[in-house]
Amino acid sequence: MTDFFKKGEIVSVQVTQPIGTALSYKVPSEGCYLGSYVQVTLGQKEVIGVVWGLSTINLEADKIKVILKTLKIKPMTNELMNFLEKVSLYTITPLSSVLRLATRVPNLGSAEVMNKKYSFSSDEIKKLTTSRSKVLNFLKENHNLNFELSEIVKKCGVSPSVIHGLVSLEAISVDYTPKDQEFLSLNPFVKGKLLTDEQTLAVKKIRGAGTCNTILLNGVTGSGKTEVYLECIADCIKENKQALVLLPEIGLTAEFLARVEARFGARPGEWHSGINVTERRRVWKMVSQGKLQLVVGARSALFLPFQTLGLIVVDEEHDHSYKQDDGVLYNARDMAVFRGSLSTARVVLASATPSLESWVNARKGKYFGVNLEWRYGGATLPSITAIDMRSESLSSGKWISPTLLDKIKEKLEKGEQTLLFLNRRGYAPVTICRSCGEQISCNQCDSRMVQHRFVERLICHQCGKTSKIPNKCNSCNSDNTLSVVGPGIERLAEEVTKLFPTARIGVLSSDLFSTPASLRKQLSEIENGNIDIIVGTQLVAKGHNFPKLTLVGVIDADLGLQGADLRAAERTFQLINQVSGRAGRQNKAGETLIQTYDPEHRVIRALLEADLEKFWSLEASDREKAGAPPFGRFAGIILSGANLKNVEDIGKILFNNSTNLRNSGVQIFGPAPAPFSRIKGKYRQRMLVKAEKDFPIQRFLKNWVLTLKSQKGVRIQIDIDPYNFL
DNA sequence: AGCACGCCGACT
DNA sequence: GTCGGCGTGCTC
Repeated sequence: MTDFFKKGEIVSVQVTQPIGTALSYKVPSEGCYLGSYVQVTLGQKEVIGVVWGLSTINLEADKIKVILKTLKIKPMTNELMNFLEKVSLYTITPLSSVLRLATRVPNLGSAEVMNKKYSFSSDEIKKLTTSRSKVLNFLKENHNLNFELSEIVKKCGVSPSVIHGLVSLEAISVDYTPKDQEFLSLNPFVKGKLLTDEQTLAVKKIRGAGTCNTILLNGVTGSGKTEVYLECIADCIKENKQALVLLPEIGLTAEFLARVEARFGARPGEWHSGINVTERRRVWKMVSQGKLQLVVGARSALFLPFQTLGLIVVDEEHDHSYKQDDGVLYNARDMAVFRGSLSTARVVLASATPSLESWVNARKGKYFGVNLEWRYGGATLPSITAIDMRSESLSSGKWISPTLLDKIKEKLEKGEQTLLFLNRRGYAPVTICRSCGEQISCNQCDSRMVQHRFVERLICHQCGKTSKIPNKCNSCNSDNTLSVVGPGIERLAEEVTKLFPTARIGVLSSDLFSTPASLRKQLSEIENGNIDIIVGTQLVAKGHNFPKLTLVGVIDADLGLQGADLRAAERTFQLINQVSGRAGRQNKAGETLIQTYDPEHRVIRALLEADLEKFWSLEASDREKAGAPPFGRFAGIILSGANLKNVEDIGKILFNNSTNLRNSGVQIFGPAPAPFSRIKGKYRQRMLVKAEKDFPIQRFLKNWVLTLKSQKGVRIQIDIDPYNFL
C-alpha cells in the first residue's frame, strides 16, 4: 500500500516556507516513503518538509539536491495529506501554510529527547567522601529502582556534581529512556454513569447512523450531551481507533479532562496554546504512533497526525471561536467534517443551540440529527421573561431595573445565586469630555478606548494598546471634565456592590484572569456557593455547572442585535439561551429576566417563547430569501495596508478585474471601509462576494485575486464563509 | 519565510 | 567614492 521511493528517484517535497509549489529533491540512500518527514536544504537553511509524491517537473539534474535525512517518524498518512490539500483548496491558502499547522511541534527534526535515570552500580571506589556515601547508600537501599538527578539531589542533600563524579567513576550507572512517555491507557469497558432512557436512545441512534457520518447532537443545556458522546468515545476506543474532542475554549478543558478520567480511568492527551513544549511534543509523537487514544483540544488539534481516526467530537459546535485566524482562515467545525469524511471517522457536532448551517444540514438529511429534549435528573428549563426597559425608571449611569433588583433581593434572602450577564469587558466603553465632546479613541485604530478600572488603564479592544487614564482632556485641556458613558462589566459590579453591600460578589471576565488556574479557582468558589452574585461576560455562558444558581439577569439583551452582521440574530439567540441555561439544575427551577428596550424584536420573542425550531425556521427562510449562507456562498476580501490611497487603489483595480466573475452571476459589494476601518495603524477595506450555493467560488476567486499579486504594501486576504465582516 | 542581489540617495 | 535603505526574485 505505502509508496516507497528508492535512492536516486526524484520526489517533490512540500515545505512550510511560503513557496508557491513543492520542490524536487533526490531520494537519499536509505530511501523514503510517500508522506515521510524529511530534512532538506532550502537556500541557506535546513528545513523540514514532507514527501508529497514523485516529482513531475523537468529540472536540470545538477540543480536537484539530495534529501539530508528522513526523520524517524511515521510518515504522514494519505488521509492527512488529502485533508491538508482539501483545506488548502477550500480556504484558498497555500499548501505550505496549511502544512505548517500540521507540523507545529517543537524539535520535530531533532533526535528523540532522552531522560537520564541513575541507579546503583558499585561502591568500590577510592575516595568515599561523606556526600558520596550518602548518595551510594541511598541508591543501594533502593537497589531495584532508578532516580532522576533532581530526586537524588533532594533526598540526599548533595549537589549534582557529586552524582556526576560518581557516574564518571562508574559507581553509578545511567539509564536512558525516551522522555516522551506513553500515556496511560483509557479503559472503554468500564461502565459510565447510568444513562437516562433518552440518552440511551440517542447513543443507539448514533450507533445506527449508518453511512451518514456526521451527527448533529442537539440537546438542551443540562440534558447530558457529554455523557452521550463519552459513549461514542468508548465505542471508538473499543475499535482501537483514535478519538478527538474539540472544545471552543481552553478554560473548559480542565473540567472535561476530569470527567474523562472519572469515566475511563486515565487522562487523555491535551492540545492547546496553554500546553508546554515538552507535553506538546509528547502528545504529537504519541498521536503519530497511534498510541494516544484520545486527544482533547482546541481547533488546532484537528491537524494532529492521527493514524486511525475514528471519531471527532466538536462540542459547542456553533461557537464562533472555531472560526478565527490561525494564520489560515478556517472554521474548525467545517474542517472537522472534511477530515471525518476523508478518514471515515464519525463526526459528532454537539450543541444546545446549533449553528443555522448545521441545523439546515440536519434538516436536509445531510447530517444525522439526534435530539435530547429533557434535562438530566428531571430539572426543568428556566422560564424566560422580558423586562421592558421603556417602562422602568432608571437614573442615568444605572443599569439594574427595579424589577430585576427585587428579584435579586428575593434570591439573596433564599440563599440562592444570581448571575448578571453583560457581554462587555472593562468599566465603560466610552470616555468623553463634557466640555468639548471629544471621545478618547485609539490612535492606531478606528475605535474608542475602553476604560478598565481594575487595572486603571484605557485599553483598545482592537489592537490591545493601553494607556493611562488621563485627568485632563487631551483636546481642550480642561481639568476634570472627562466622564464615562455606558456600562461595562466592572461598572456593573460597582453598581451591584453599592446595592448589595453585604453580598459576596464575583466578577468573571476573561481579562481579569491571568492563568487558567485563577479562573478555575473563581469558578469553584461559585460552585461551592461562596459567591452570591456573579457578574459576568460571555465567559460564564459556556459549560460551567453552578448548582446554586437560580436567577439569570441579562442586563442588555439588545447589545448584540445592533450592527449589520448577518449572524447577529443567531448569535444573540444562542448566547442568551446559553447563559439562561446556567440557571436551575438539580430540581431547583431557574428563571431568566431579560432587560430590553425592544421586547417585540423577533429574537427576544423567540427567546420568550422558547421555541427553538420556530426560530431556526424563520431565520432559515430569511437567509434563503437573501441568498445568504447556508443557502448561498459568501466570501470576504480584506485589503489592508499602511497607506490608505494604496489600499483604495488596489480595491478599485480588484473590482475592475472582476468582470468575469460578475458575468458569471456573482455579486460583488464594495470595496468599502471595514467596520473598523483602521486597526494597528493599517487601513482596512473589504469586499463581499456573494454566489450561488453550488458555484465553484474557490476557483474563480483564485484566478481573480491572482491577477493582482500583493503590491504597494497592501495585503489581500480571502475569507471563505466569513463570520464577522470586520 | 529568509536571504541575496541591485538600484538609488546620504554621508565620511 | 561607499554605506545602507528596501523593492524584487528565488529557493529544488
